[in-house]
Amino acid sequence: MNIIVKHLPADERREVTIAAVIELAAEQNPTDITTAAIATRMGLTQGALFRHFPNKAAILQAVMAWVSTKLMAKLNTVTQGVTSPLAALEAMFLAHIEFVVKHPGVPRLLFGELQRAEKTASKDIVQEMIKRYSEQLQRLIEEGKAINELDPDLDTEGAAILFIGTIQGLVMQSLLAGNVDHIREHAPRVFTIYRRGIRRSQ
Amino acid sequence: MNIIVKHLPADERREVTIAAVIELAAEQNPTDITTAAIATRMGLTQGALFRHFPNKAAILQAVMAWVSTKLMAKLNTVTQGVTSPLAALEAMFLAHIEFVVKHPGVPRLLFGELQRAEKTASKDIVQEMIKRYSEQLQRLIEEGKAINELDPDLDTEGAAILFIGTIQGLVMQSLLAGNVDHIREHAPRVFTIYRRGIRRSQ
DNA sequence: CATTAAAGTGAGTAATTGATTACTATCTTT
DNA sequence: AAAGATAGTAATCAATTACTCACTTTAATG
Repeated sequence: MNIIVKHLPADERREVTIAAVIELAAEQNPTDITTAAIATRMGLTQGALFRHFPNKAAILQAVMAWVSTKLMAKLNTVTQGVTSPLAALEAMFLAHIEFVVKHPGVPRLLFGELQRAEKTASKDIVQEMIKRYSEQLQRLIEEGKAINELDPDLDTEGAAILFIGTIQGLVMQSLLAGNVDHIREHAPRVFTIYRRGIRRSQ
Repeated sequence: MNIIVKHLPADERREVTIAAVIELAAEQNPTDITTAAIATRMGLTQGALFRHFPNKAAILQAVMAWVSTKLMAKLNTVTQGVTSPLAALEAMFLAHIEFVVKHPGVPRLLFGELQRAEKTASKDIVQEMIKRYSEQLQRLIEEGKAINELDPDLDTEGAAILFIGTIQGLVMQSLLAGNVDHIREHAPRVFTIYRRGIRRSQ
Protein backbone atom coordinates (compact mmCIF):
# COMPACT_ATOMS: atom_id res chain seq x y z
CA MET A 1 0.00 0.00 0.00
CA ASN A 2 2.35 2.69 1.23
CA ILE A 3 5.51 2.87 -0.80
CA ILE A 4 8.30 3.50 1.65
CA VAL A 5 10.54 6.33 0.51
CA LYS A 6 13.43 7.83 2.36
CA HIS A 7 14.68 11.38 2.41
CA LEU A 8 11.32 13.00 2.04
CA PRO A 9 11.05 16.74 2.46
CA ALA A 10 9.99 17.64 5.98
CA ASP A 11 6.42 18.61 5.18
CA GLU A 12 5.79 15.42 3.23
CA ARG A 13 7.35 13.39 5.99
CA ARG A 14 4.96 14.96 8.45
CA GLU A 15 2.04 14.03 6.21
CA VAL A 16 3.23 10.44 6.01
CA THR A 17 3.60 10.37 9.78
CA ILE A 18 0.00 11.46 10.27
CA ALA A 19 -1.18 8.78 7.87
CA ALA A 20 0.89 6.17 9.69
CA VAL A 21 -0.62 7.05 13.05
CA ILE A 22 -4.17 6.88 11.70
CA GLU A 23 -3.35 3.54 10.12
CA LEU A 24 -1.93 2.18 13.36
CA ALA A 25 -4.91 3.43 15.36
CA ALA A 26 -7.14 1.26 13.21
CA GLU A 27 -5.22 -1.79 14.31
CA GLN A 28 -4.39 -1.22 17.94
CA ASN A 29 -5.12 0.69 21.11
CA PRO A 30 -4.02 4.33 20.68
CA THR A 31 -1.94 4.10 23.86
CA ASP A 32 0.04 1.26 22.31
CA ILE A 33 1.15 3.46 19.45
CA THR A 34 4.76 4.05 20.39
CA THR A 35 7.12 6.28 18.51
CA ALA A 36 8.99 3.13 17.54
CA ALA A 37 5.82 1.65 16.05
CA ILE A 38 5.13 4.78 14.04
CA ALA A 39 8.68 4.87 12.71
CA THR A 40 8.66 1.19 11.78
CA ARG A 41 5.42 1.63 9.88
CA MET A 42 7.08 4.31 7.80
CA GLY A 43 10.28 2.35 7.35
CA LEU A 44 12.28 4.78 9.43
CA THR A 45 14.21 4.54 12.64
CA GLN A 46 12.62 5.87 15.79
CA GLY A 47 14.99 8.77 16.19
CA ALA A 48 14.19 10.14 12.76
CA LEU A 49 10.71 11.10 13.97
CA PHE A 50 12.16 13.70 16.25
CA ARG A 51 13.71 15.48 13.30
CA HIS A 52 10.19 16.47 12.31
CA PHE A 53 8.33 16.73 15.57
CA PRO A 54 9.63 18.11 18.87
CA ASN A 55 7.95 15.33 20.84
CA LYS A 56 5.30 12.66 20.71
CA ALA A 57 2.52 14.99 21.81
CA ALA A 58 3.19 17.16 18.78
CA ILE A 59 2.63 14.17 16.52
CA LEU A 60 -0.76 13.48 18.07
CA GLN A 61 -1.57 17.14 17.81
CA ALA A 62 -0.83 17.16 14.09
CA VAL A 63 -3.05 14.11 13.63
CA MET A 64 -5.93 15.77 15.45
CA ALA A 65 -5.58 18.94 13.41
CA TRP A 66 -5.64 16.86 10.23
CA VAL A 67 -8.79 15.03 11.30
CA SER A 68 -10.51 18.22 12.32
CA THR A 69 -9.76 19.91 9.02
CA LYS A 70 -10.64 16.96 6.82
CA LEU A 71 -13.85 15.99 8.57
CA MET A 72 -15.27 19.49 8.84
CA ALA A 73 -14.42 20.17 5.20
CA LYS A 74 -16.20 16.99 4.18
CA LEU A 75 -19.29 17.91 6.15
CA ASN A 76 -19.32 21.34 4.59
CA THR A 77 -19.13 20.12 1.01
CA VAL A 78 -21.78 17.51 1.57
CA THR A 79 -24.34 19.95 2.92
CA GLN A 80 -23.51 22.61 0.37
CA GLY A 81 -26.55 23.49 -1.69
CA VAL A 82 -28.90 21.23 0.24
CA THR A 83 -31.94 23.30 1.07
CA SER A 84 -33.82 20.90 3.31
CA PRO A 85 -32.31 20.92 6.83
CA LEU A 86 -33.42 17.36 7.40
CA ALA A 87 -31.74 16.25 4.19
CA ALA A 88 -28.64 18.15 5.25
CA LEU A 89 -28.62 16.35 8.59
CA GLU A 90 -28.87 13.02 6.85
CA ALA A 91 -26.09 13.93 4.45
CA MET A 92 -23.88 14.94 7.38
CA PHE A 93 -24.67 11.73 9.18
CA LEU A 94 -23.83 9.51 6.25
CA ALA A 95 -20.73 11.51 5.34
CA HIS A 96 -19.48 11.22 8.89
CA ILE A 97 -20.08 7.48 8.81
CA GLU A 98 -18.21 7.20 5.52
CA PHE A 99 -15.31 9.08 7.05
CA VAL A 100 -15.22 6.70 9.99
CA VAL A 101 -15.38 3.63 7.79
CA LYS A 102 -12.55 5.02 5.68
CA HIS A 103 -10.47 5.90 8.74
CA PRO A 104 -11.49 3.46 11.46
CA GLY A 105 -8.69 4.57 13.72
CA VAL A 106 -9.99 8.09 14.00
CA PRO A 107 -12.81 7.63 16.52
CA ARG A 108 -10.47 5.65 18.72
CA LEU A 109 -7.95 8.46 18.63
CA LEU A 110 -10.59 11.08 19.35
CA PHE A 111 -12.01 9.18 22.26
CA GLY A 112 -8.55 8.44 23.53
CA GLU A 113 -7.83 12.15 23.59
CA LEU A 114 -11.07 13.02 25.34
CA GLN A 115 -10.23 10.50 28.02
CA ARG A 116 -7.14 12.42 29.08
CA ALA A 117 -7.38 14.14 32.41
CA GLU A 118 -4.91 16.92 31.63
CA LYS A 119 -5.61 19.74 29.21
CA THR A 120 -3.45 18.81 26.23
CA ALA A 121 -3.25 20.70 22.98
CA SER A 122 -4.65 17.66 21.16
CA LYS A 123 -7.60 17.50 23.49
CA ASP A 124 -8.26 21.17 22.87
CA ILE A 125 -8.39 20.60 19.13
CA VAL A 126 -10.87 17.76 19.52
CA GLN A 127 -13.06 19.75 21.88
CA GLU A 128 -13.05 22.71 19.54
CA MET A 129 -14.03 20.51 16.61
CA ILE A 130 -16.93 18.91 18.42
CA LYS A 131 -18.07 22.30 19.59
CA ARG A 132 -18.21 23.58 16.02
CA TYR A 133 -19.85 20.35 14.93
CA SER A 134 -22.54 20.71 17.55
CA GLU A 135 -23.15 24.33 16.64
CA GLN A 136 -23.66 23.43 13.01
CA LEU A 137 -26.11 20.73 14.03
CA GLN A 138 -28.08 23.09 16.20
CA ARG A 139 -28.22 25.65 13.42
CA LEU A 140 -29.67 23.07 11.05
CA ILE A 141 -32.14 21.84 13.65
CA GLU A 142 -33.38 25.34 14.39
CA GLU A 143 -33.79 25.93 10.67
CA GLY A 144 -35.75 22.71 10.36
CA LYS A 145 -38.06 23.79 13.14
CA ALA A 146 -38.54 27.20 11.52
CA ILE A 147 -39.68 25.76 8.18
CA ASN A 148 -41.85 23.20 9.96
CA GLU A 149 -39.82 20.23 8.80
CA LEU A 150 -38.89 19.25 12.35
CA ASP A 151 -41.04 18.99 15.48
CA PRO A 152 -41.51 22.55 16.75
CA ASP A 153 -41.29 21.33 20.36
CA LEU A 154 -38.00 19.56 19.71
CA ASP A 155 -35.20 20.09 22.22
CA THR A 156 -32.47 21.42 19.96
CA GLU A 157 -29.52 20.75 22.23
CA GLY A 158 -30.79 17.29 23.08
CA ALA A 159 -31.24 16.48 19.42
CA ALA A 160 -27.66 17.53 18.70
CA ILE A 161 -26.36 15.37 21.54
CA LEU A 162 -28.37 12.44 20.28
CA PHE A 163 -27.06 12.93 16.75
CA ILE A 164 -23.46 12.68 17.87
CA GLY A 165 -24.31 9.92 20.32
CA THR A 166 -25.88 7.90 17.57
CA ILE A 167 -22.63 7.91 15.65
CA GLN A 168 -20.74 7.08 18.84
CA GLY A 169 -23.03 4.14 19.39
CA LEU A 170 -22.42 2.82 15.91
CA VAL A 171 -18.70 3.16 16.39
CA MET A 172 -18.86 1.32 19.70
CA GLN A 173 -20.84 -1.42 18.04
CA SER A 174 -18.08 -1.79 15.48
CA LEU A 175 -15.47 -2.00 18.21
CA LEU A 176 -17.54 -4.77 19.76
CA ALA A 177 -17.89 -6.69 16.56
CA GLY A 178 -14.34 -5.95 15.46
CA ASN A 179 -15.86 -5.18 12.10
CA VAL A 180 -16.03 -1.61 10.84
CA ASP A 181 -18.00 -2.38 7.72
CA HIS A 182 -21.05 -3.36 9.76
CA ILE A 183 -21.48 0.34 10.40
CA ARG A 184 -22.35 1.00 6.78
CA GLU A 185 -25.29 -1.34 7.05
CA HIS A 186 -26.53 -0.18 10.45
CA ALA A 187 -26.16 3.55 9.87
CA PRO A 188 -29.16 4.20 7.62
CA ARG A 189 -31.39 2.02 9.80
CA VAL A 190 -30.42 3.85 12.94
CA PHE A 191 -30.80 7.22 11.29
CA THR A 192 -34.33 6.30 10.29
CA ILE A 193 -35.28 6.00 13.95
CA TYR A 194 -33.51 9.24 14.76
CA ARG A 195 -35.31 11.04 11.96
CA ARG A 196 -38.62 9.81 13.29
CA GLY A 197 -37.69 11.24 16.68
CA ILE A 198 -37.08 14.77 15.47
CA ARG A 199 -39.40 15.11 12.48
CA ARG A 200 -42.69 16.95 12.55
CA SER A 201 -45.61 14.57 13.07
CA GLN A 202 -47.53 13.94 9.86
CA MET B 1 -13.88 9.23 52.38
CA ASN B 2 -12.17 5.87 52.34
CA ILE B 3 -10.84 4.92 55.74
CA ILE B 4 -7.51 3.26 55.11
CA VAL B 5 -7.22 0.00 57.01
CA LYS B 6 -4.34 -2.41 56.86
CA HIS B 7 -4.29 -6.17 57.18
CA LEU B 8 -7.64 -6.74 55.60
CA PRO B 9 -8.73 -10.27 54.81
CA ALA B 10 -8.01 -11.15 51.22
CA ASP B 11 -11.56 -10.96 49.91
CA GLU B 12 -12.16 -7.55 51.46
CA ARG B 13 -8.86 -6.32 50.14
CA ARG B 14 -9.92 -7.36 46.66
CA GLU B 15 -13.17 -5.43 47.07
CA VAL B 16 -11.28 -2.34 48.17
CA THR B 17 -8.95 -2.73 45.20
CA ILE B 18 -11.86 -2.78 42.77
CA ALA B 19 -13.30 0.35 44.37
CA ALA B 20 -9.92 2.07 44.15
CA VAL B 21 -9.59 1.35 40.45
CA ILE B 22 -13.08 2.67 39.72
CA GLU B 23 -12.29 5.76 41.75
CA LEU B 24 -9.06 6.35 39.87
CA ALA B 25 -10.75 5.84 36.53
CA ALA B 26 -13.03 8.75 37.33
CA GLU B 27 -10.02 10.99 37.69
CA GLN B 28 -7.62 9.88 35.00
CA ASN B 29 -7.08 8.00 31.79
CA PRO B 30 -7.50 4.27 32.41
CA THR B 31 -4.11 3.61 30.84
CA ASP B 32 -2.51 5.87 33.42
CA ILE B 33 -3.79 3.71 36.25
CA THR B 34 -0.58 2.03 37.33
CA THR B 35 -0.35 -0.63 40.00
CA ALA B 36 1.55 1.90 42.07
CA ALA B 37 -1.32 4.38 41.78
CA ILE B 38 -3.83 1.76 42.85
CA ALA B 39 -1.75 0.79 45.86
CA THR B 40 -1.19 4.38 46.92
CA ARG B 41 -4.90 5.08 46.73
CA MET B 42 -5.46 2.24 49.19
CA GLY B 43 -2.59 3.26 51.41
CA LEU B 44 -0.56 0.20 50.54
CA THR B 45 2.74 -0.43 48.88
CA GLN B 46 2.78 -1.71 45.35
CA GLY B 47 4.03 -5.15 46.24
CA ALA B 48 1.04 -5.80 48.50
CA LEU B 49 -1.28 -5.83 45.49
CA PHE B 50 0.33 -8.94 44.16
CA ARG B 51 -0.60 -10.82 47.29
CA HIS B 52 -4.19 -10.65 46.11
CA PHE B 53 -3.98 -10.64 42.36
CA PRO B 54 -1.58 -12.64 40.19
CA ASN B 55 -1.08 -9.68 37.83
CA LYS B 56 -2.51 -6.38 36.70
CA ALA B 57 -4.79 -7.93 34.11
CA ALA B 58 -6.49 -9.90 36.86
CA ILE B 59 -7.27 -6.66 38.69
CA LEU B 60 -8.93 -5.18 35.63
CA GLN B 61 -10.78 -8.42 35.11
CA ALA B 62 -12.16 -8.30 38.64
CA VAL B 63 -13.29 -4.73 38.10
CA MET B 64 -15.10 -5.64 34.89
CA ALA B 65 -16.80 -8.58 36.55
CA TRP B 66 -17.93 -6.30 39.38
CA VAL B 67 -19.35 -3.75 36.96
CA SER B 68 -21.12 -6.39 34.92
CA THR B 69 -22.74 -7.95 37.99
CA LYS B 70 -23.77 -4.69 39.63
CA LEU B 71 -25.13 -3.00 36.51
CA MET B 72 -27.11 -5.96 35.23
CA ALA B 73 -28.55 -6.54 38.70
CA LYS B 74 -29.59 -2.90 38.88
CA LEU B 75 -31.28 -3.05 35.50
CA ASN B 76 -33.13 -6.19 36.53
CA THR B 77 -34.52 -4.78 39.75
CA VAL B 78 -35.57 -1.55 38.09
CA THR B 79 -37.62 -3.26 35.37
CA GLN B 80 -39.06 -5.83 37.76
CA GLY B 81 -42.85 -5.64 37.82
CA VAL B 82 -43.03 -2.97 35.11
CA THR B 83 -45.61 -4.18 32.61
CA SER B 84 -45.23 -1.53 29.92
CA PRO B 85 -42.17 -2.27 27.76
CA LEU B 86 -41.75 1.40 26.98
CA ALA B 87 -41.79 2.24 30.67
CA ALA B 88 -39.29 -0.55 31.28
CA LEU B 89 -36.98 0.88 28.62
CA GLU B 90 -37.16 4.29 30.22
CA ALA B 91 -36.47 2.83 33.65
CA MET B 92 -33.44 0.98 32.27
CA PHE B 93 -32.20 4.12 30.60
CA LEU B 94 -32.44 6.24 33.71
CA ALA B 95 -31.02 3.54 35.96
CA HIS B 96 -28.07 3.16 33.65
CA ILE B 97 -27.51 6.90 33.71
CA GLU B 98 -27.68 6.92 37.50
CA PHE B 99 -25.08 4.15 37.59
CA VAL B 100 -22.78 6.15 35.35
CA VAL B 101 -23.18 9.31 37.39
CA LYS B 102 -22.44 7.35 40.55
CA HIS B 103 -19.40 5.66 38.99
CA PRO B 104 -18.06 8.04 36.36
CA GLY B 105 -14.96 5.96 35.85
CA VAL B 106 -16.88 2.96 34.62
CA PRO B 107 -17.67 4.00 31.05
CA ARG B 108 -14.06 5.03 30.58
CA LEU B 109 -12.90 1.63 31.76
CA LEU B 110 -15.38 -0.17 29.53
CA PHE B 111 -14.44 1.81 26.48
CA GLY B 112 -10.80 1.39 27.30
CA GLU B 113 -11.24 -2.35 27.31
CA LEU B 114 -13.17 -2.40 24.05
CA GLN B 115 -10.35 -0.46 22.42
CA ARG B 116 -7.86 -3.26 23.02
CA ALA B 117 -6.79 -5.14 19.94
CA GLU B 118 -6.03 -8.41 21.71
CA LYS B 119 -8.67 -10.69 23.15
CA THR B 120 -8.27 -10.18 26.87
CA ALA B 121 -10.38 -11.75 29.56
CA SER B 122 -11.58 -8.31 30.62
CA LYS B 123 -12.66 -7.51 27.10
CA ASP B 124 -14.57 -10.76 26.97
CA ILE B 125 -16.48 -9.87 30.10
CA VAL B 126 -17.44 -6.49 28.69
CA GLN B 127 -18.51 -7.94 25.37
CA GLU B 128 -20.59 -10.59 27.11
CA MET B 129 -22.28 -7.95 29.24
CA ILE B 130 -23.17 -5.74 26.30
CA LYS B 131 -24.45 -8.79 24.44
CA ARG B 132 -26.83 -9.64 27.29
CA TYR B 133 -27.78 -5.98 27.58
CA SER B 134 -28.64 -5.78 23.92
CA GLU B 135 -30.65 -9.00 24.07
CA GLN B 136 -32.72 -7.68 26.93
CA LEU B 137 -33.35 -4.47 24.99
CA GLN B 138 -34.44 -6.34 21.91
CA ARG B 139 -36.76 -8.51 23.97
CA LEU B 140 -38.43 -5.42 25.41
CA ILE B 141 -38.68 -3.77 22.01
CA GLU B 142 -40.29 -6.83 20.45
CA GLU B 143 -42.74 -6.95 23.31
CA GLY B 144 -43.55 -3.30 22.80
CA LYS B 145 -44.23 -3.91 19.14
CA ALA B 146 -46.42 -6.88 19.97
CA ILE B 147 -48.71 -4.91 22.27
CA ASN B 148 -48.75 -2.00 19.85
CA GLU B 149 -46.92 0.36 22.14
CA LEU B 150 -44.01 0.73 19.72
CA ASP B 151 -43.99 1.33 15.99
CA PRO B 152 -44.69 -2.05 14.36
CA ASP B 153 -42.26 -1.25 11.54
CA LEU B 154 -39.48 -0.44 14.00
CA ASP B 155 -36.07 -1.96 13.30
CA THR B 156 -35.47 -3.83 16.55
CA GLU B 157 -31.72 -4.22 16.26
CA GLY B 158 -31.28 -0.62 15.15
CA ALA B 159 -33.35 0.59 18.07
CA ALA B 160 -31.18 -1.38 20.50
CA ILE B 161 -28.01 0.06 18.97
CA LEU B 162 -29.46 3.53 19.20
CA PHE B 163 -30.44 3.00 22.84
CA ILE B 164 -26.88 2.11 23.83
CA GLY B 165 -25.47 4.77 21.54
CA THR B 166 -27.60 7.39 23.18
CA ILE B 167 -26.05 6.61 26.54
CA GLN B 168 -22.61 6.58 24.93
CA GLY B 169 -23.29 9.99 23.50
CA LEU B 170 -24.26 11.39 26.85
CA VAL B 171 -21.14 9.95 28.40
CA MET B 172 -19.00 11.46 25.69
CA GLN B 173 -20.66 14.79 26.25
CA SER B 174 -19.71 14.58 29.91
CA LEU B 175 -16.11 13.80 28.99
CA LEU B 176 -16.16 16.90 26.83
CA ALA B 177 -17.58 19.12 29.51
CA GLY B 178 -15.56 17.48 32.26
CA ASN B 179 -18.76 17.49 34.23
CA VAL B 180 -20.59 14.25 34.90
CA ASP B 181 -23.59 15.81 36.55
CA HIS B 182 -24.67 17.43 33.30
CA ILE B 183 -25.74 13.97 32.21
CA ARG B 184 -28.54 13.91 34.76
CA GLU B 185 -30.08 16.96 33.15
CA HIS B 186 -29.61 15.90 29.53
CA ALA B 187 -30.68 12.28 29.91
CA PRO B 188 -34.46 12.72 30.16
CA ARG B 189 -34.46 15.26 27.33
CA VAL B 190 -32.55 12.96 25.03
CA PHE B 191 -34.69 9.98 25.94
CA THR B 192 -37.76 11.97 24.98
CA ILE B 193 -36.50 12.20 21.42
CA TYR B 194 -35.57 8.54 21.40
CA ARG B 195 -39.01 7.59 22.66
CA ARG B 196 -40.60 9.58 19.90
CA GLY B 197 -38.48 7.67 17.41
CA ILE B 198 -39.63 4.22 18.46
CA ARG B 199 -43.16 4.82 19.70
CA ARG B 200 -46.29 3.99 17.76
CA SER B 201 -47.67 7.04 15.97
CA GLN B 202 -50.68 8.45 17.73
C1' DC C 1 0.01 -16.05 76.00
C1' DA C 2 2.61 -18.25 72.40
C1' DT C 3 2.28 -19.79 67.74
C1' DT C 4 1.57 -19.28 63.07
C1' DA C 5 -0.47 -18.21 58.80
C1' DA C 6 -1.83 -14.30 56.40
C1' DA C 7 -0.91 -9.50 55.06
C1' DG C 8 2.22 -5.84 54.15
C1' DT C 9 7.03 -3.74 53.37
C1' DG C 10 10.64 -2.12 50.65
C1' DA C 11 14.33 -2.91 47.92
C1' DG C 12 15.20 -4.86 43.92
C1' DT C 13 14.85 -6.50 38.45
C1' DA C 14 13.96 -6.65 33.57
C1' DA C 15 11.65 -4.68 29.95
C1' DT C 16 9.78 -0.78 27.59
C1' DT C 17 9.42 3.99 26.24
C1' DG C 18 10.32 8.82 24.78
C1' DA C 19 14.06 11.49 23.86
C1' DT C 20 19.17 12.77 22.71
C1' DT C 21 23.26 12.77 19.99
C1' DA C 22 27.42 11.93 17.22
C1' DC C 23 27.77 10.42 12.84
C1' DT C 24 26.45 9.29 7.83
C1' DA C 25 23.86 9.61 3.48
C1' DT C 26 21.42 12.25 0.22
C1' DC C 27 19.79 16.30 -2.05
C1' DT C 28 20.19 21.16 -3.66
C1' DT C 29 22.50 25.23 -4.99
C1' DT C 30 26.06 27.69 -7.05
C1' DA D 1 32.23 19.37 -8.88
C1' DA D 2 32.35 21.61 -4.28
C1' DA D 3 29.81 23.02 -0.26
C1' DG D 4 26.15 23.63 2.57
C1' DA D 5 21.62 22.02 4.03
C1' DT D 6 18.49 18.52 5.03
C1' DA D 7 17.14 13.82 6.37
C1' DG D 8 18.11 9.40 8.48
C1' DT D 9 20.93 6.00 11.50
C1' DA D 10 22.15 3.63 15.53
C1' DA D 11 23.54 3.60 19.89
C1' DT D 12 22.44 5.29 24.32
C1' DC D 13 20.04 7.57 28.31
C1' DA D 14 16.82 8.43 32.01
C1' DA D 15 12.41 7.45 33.53
C1' DT D 16 8.59 4.46 34.16
C1' DT D 17 6.32 0.12 34.63
C1' DA D 18 4.79 -4.54 36.10
C1' DC D 19 6.40 -7.91 38.82
C1' DT D 20 9.48 -10.61 42.56
C1' DC D 21 11.18 -11.78 47.00
C1' DA D 22 13.37 -11.94 51.55
C1' DC D 23 11.90 -10.04 55.57
C1' DT D 24 8.69 -7.87 59.09
C1' DT D 25 4.22 -6.97 61.21
C1' DT D 26 -0.37 -8.18 62.43
C1' DA D 27 -4.27 -10.71 64.03
C1' DA D 28 -6.62 -14.88 64.82
C1' DT D 29 -6.44 -19.42 67.20
C1' DG D 30 -5.63 -23.23 70.47
